[in-house]
Amino acid sequence: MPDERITPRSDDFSTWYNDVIMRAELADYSPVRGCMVIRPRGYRIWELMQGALDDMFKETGHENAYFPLLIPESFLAKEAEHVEGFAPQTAVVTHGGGKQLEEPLVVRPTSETIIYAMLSKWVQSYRDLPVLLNQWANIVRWEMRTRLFLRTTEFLWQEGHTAHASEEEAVEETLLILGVYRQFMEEWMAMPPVTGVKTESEKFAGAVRTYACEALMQDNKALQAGTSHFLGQNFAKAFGTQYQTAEGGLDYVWSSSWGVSTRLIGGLIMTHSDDVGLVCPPKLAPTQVVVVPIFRSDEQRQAVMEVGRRVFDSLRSAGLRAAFDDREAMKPGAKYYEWEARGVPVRLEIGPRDVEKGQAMLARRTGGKAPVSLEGLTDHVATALQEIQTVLCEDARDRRDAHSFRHVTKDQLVELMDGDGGFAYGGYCGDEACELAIKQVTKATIRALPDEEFRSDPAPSTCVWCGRTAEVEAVWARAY
RNA sequence: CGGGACGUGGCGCAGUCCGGUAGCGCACCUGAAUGGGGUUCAGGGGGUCGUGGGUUCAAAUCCCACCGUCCCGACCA
Repeated sequence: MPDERITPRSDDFSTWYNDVIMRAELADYSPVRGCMVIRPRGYRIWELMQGALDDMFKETGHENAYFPLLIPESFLAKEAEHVEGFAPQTAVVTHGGGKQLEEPLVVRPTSETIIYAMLSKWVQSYRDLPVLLNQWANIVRWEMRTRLFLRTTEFLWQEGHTAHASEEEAVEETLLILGVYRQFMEEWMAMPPVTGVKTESEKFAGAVRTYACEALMQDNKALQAGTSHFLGQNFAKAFGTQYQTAEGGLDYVWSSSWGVSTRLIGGLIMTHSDDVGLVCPPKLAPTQVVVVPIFRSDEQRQAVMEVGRRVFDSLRSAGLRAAFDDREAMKPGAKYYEWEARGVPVRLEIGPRDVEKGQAMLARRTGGKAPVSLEGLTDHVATALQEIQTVLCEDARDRRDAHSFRHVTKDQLVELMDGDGGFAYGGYCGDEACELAIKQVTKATIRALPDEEFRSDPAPSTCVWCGRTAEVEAVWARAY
């Protein structure tokens, strides 16, 4: 009886992770290796994420557009770092209409190239700027090893692409979106991330600087959950995206690009779920509350079903995503397990005794069960949902903080990464040799942002690895 | 591409060492009873034992080759 939450055993985290997905019926592997089928329950979570993010993007002035899936191979090659980074992992179309194509087409691994080819045409004057675009799309990256939601050959994402008249404005945009992502992860996903700047070797191929949100999963590994790139004028120069300034001169646009993907669903699972199955934050739960009627005799059946149906209707009218489990061939206990595996935050049990007393039993996915009055029931449910959302976020934040270590020494860093893992904070000289050495043990490095809540105080003065004077503070972690 | 494990009804597995009629659990179908945390009983359907070759009277089992999957690395969101 899961009155208390069970923390996944860390000895077999990937098996547990796959099991949660399968039991909650979120996704499955397709016959094509590395490709994922997102099932309706999983896709609904994505739709809810899309809805929330889209609202946030629109509030900040962005508009949706769509660019083609197929990109001429030569486009990719126009930006040197970009092609170096992405060419090895593209799928290429060589034939069309039964004939070999004159120029192969790559299936987009990201859309910067095709978008800048178009912006060159659309942007003439500083009056055309800024351009603030977002695209919801699927992309393909030929990865060596895949895992459901975390890394699949094809995946769904949103990619924002903006062009500005000044460097400051483009940087401001990059940071604005990083903040939007952070807010979304905290408020909707109940997954508080750490934000920072990626190192040279980990930044986006073609960017000047990559900012990232890293969240700590229940196995104490970090997951890169969202990235926002300051692209400088790299793509503008590669594609000749120029505009006439107010002063009459000619300049290249400054740009940013940013994205989050269906990987977020993987993060959601690894942040909250337990051995019973999925735990879904109420704001992103496809079903927020399920009503389970319980009865023995036929008279009981009628009364209970009637009340259950009425409760269900009132929940729906109140705008909650509710379900009424009136399957008669299934015993209540079996239903509980099923809805728990699916991550439904609140369950209302209604039996003859409850009908008599004018109440229902309200069980929380996070543990605990208590009677609530049918009077004002939707308010009770709404309150419970809010509390669950809050508790999940606080738990996740507490876990992150409990596994965050400041002012680590070299030995502590190595020990931490060999052992339980977590976020390690310390000084960093920025030297390439140090970065390479640290990457051997940590796999994820970001320079903490100045406003980072875990920032050491005072700032570290020496590099954790080499002991020389430190330039910045960094966060290290084992990562996915 | 390196290191490890595995391949047997839809799913999960036993059987392989020591060759002898293809098994179990879950799921599914039929019927009845049951119903406040995974119901019970009775009956039933469903398998080229990854593929090919070899040894043998006889191969899921032994030998060889190949294919595929998963996990750990290298690649990456």
